[in-house]
Amino acid sequence: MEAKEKQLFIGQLAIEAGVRTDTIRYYERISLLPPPGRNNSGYRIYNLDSVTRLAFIQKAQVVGFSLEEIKDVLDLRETGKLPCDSVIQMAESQLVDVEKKLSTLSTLRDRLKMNIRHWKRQHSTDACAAAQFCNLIEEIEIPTPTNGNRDQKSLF
Amino acid sequence: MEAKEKQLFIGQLAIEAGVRTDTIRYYERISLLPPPGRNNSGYRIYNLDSVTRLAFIQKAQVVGFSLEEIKDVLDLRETGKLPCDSVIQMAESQLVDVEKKLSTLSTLRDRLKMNIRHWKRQHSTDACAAAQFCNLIEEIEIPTPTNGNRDQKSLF
DNA sequence: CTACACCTTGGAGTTAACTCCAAGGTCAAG
DNA sequence: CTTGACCTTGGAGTTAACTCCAAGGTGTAG
Repeated sequence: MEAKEKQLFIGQLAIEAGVRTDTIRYYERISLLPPPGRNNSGYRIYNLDSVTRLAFIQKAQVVGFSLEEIKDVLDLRETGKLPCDSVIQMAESQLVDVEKKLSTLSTLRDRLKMNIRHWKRQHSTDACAAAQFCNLIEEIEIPTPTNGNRDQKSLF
Repeated sequence: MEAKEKQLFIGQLAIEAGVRTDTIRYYERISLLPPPGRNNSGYRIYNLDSVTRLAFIQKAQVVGFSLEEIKDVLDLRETGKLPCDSVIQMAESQLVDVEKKLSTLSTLRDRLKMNIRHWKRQHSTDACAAAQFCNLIEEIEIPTPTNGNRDQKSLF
């Protein structure tokens, strides 16, 4: 009477995960997803873990990881035993970049909020908001280019 | 005795702005930069406004604009009179996305901070931090995929 | 006046991350 | 037993944003 492991074909997985089947096959090609099981006629068979993994990939992408980096992280976990120090270093360098993006974004948010409120109030005015919209972006503090060294691979 | 407008060749502009000359020429090709003046031998001549504009582009890129979107915004400002309502709409939809990214990133930051502190304290332990690093990402709340409608061009 | 580091052009190549295609096999409904 | 919605493959095409190249002109330091 236990809930049995739900089986999915690629199309169903794609729907669950909100991606295209081609994307799933592409991820498999680049080894971002492990080769799945097959039924007798060669159809790929997935389970809910695959949904989770695809969700993981999407999350990591949203916060700025490349697929390559995601693969590295996933591989690290799989083997579970590569240099801990470098993992910590990786995490720290990410923290720095995350903080920078955060500050850029929160400045942008504040200005957006203010300006939208302002524009809406004087909505009838014929002066266009476009110019102000540009100033808004212009005034953003840009964080020093992530890292002095342009050749070093940055994680974000 | 007034400070005279500083003139730059493309290589100097590239250094000022922290990009490559090829990038500048590329931006010109796609009309993201206006065609600059030339000296008698055909060399492009820029001034400090170009540095500003390149800085603008970089800032906009950092907060997630595509070059196409940046061009639109810049064009809007140039003409200064296209539909204000749509500018406001654009800004509002960006606000929503910015808020989402902010929340994703700030969750990530908090967890990174916590975990780094933790890892450093138990640095001598042989258990590797990699697994925890993955959990950290896995636990991030992912904002609903930006917009139900996947065909609609999202601004971020 | 000769190196040598700059500049010019059009066009081709690169990378990441998909996205599509053709030709064909599978399977459940009617 | 056919129709239509799935699935398979290898490979080619796409998009954004660069990045590089060859063949040649420019300009200034020694």
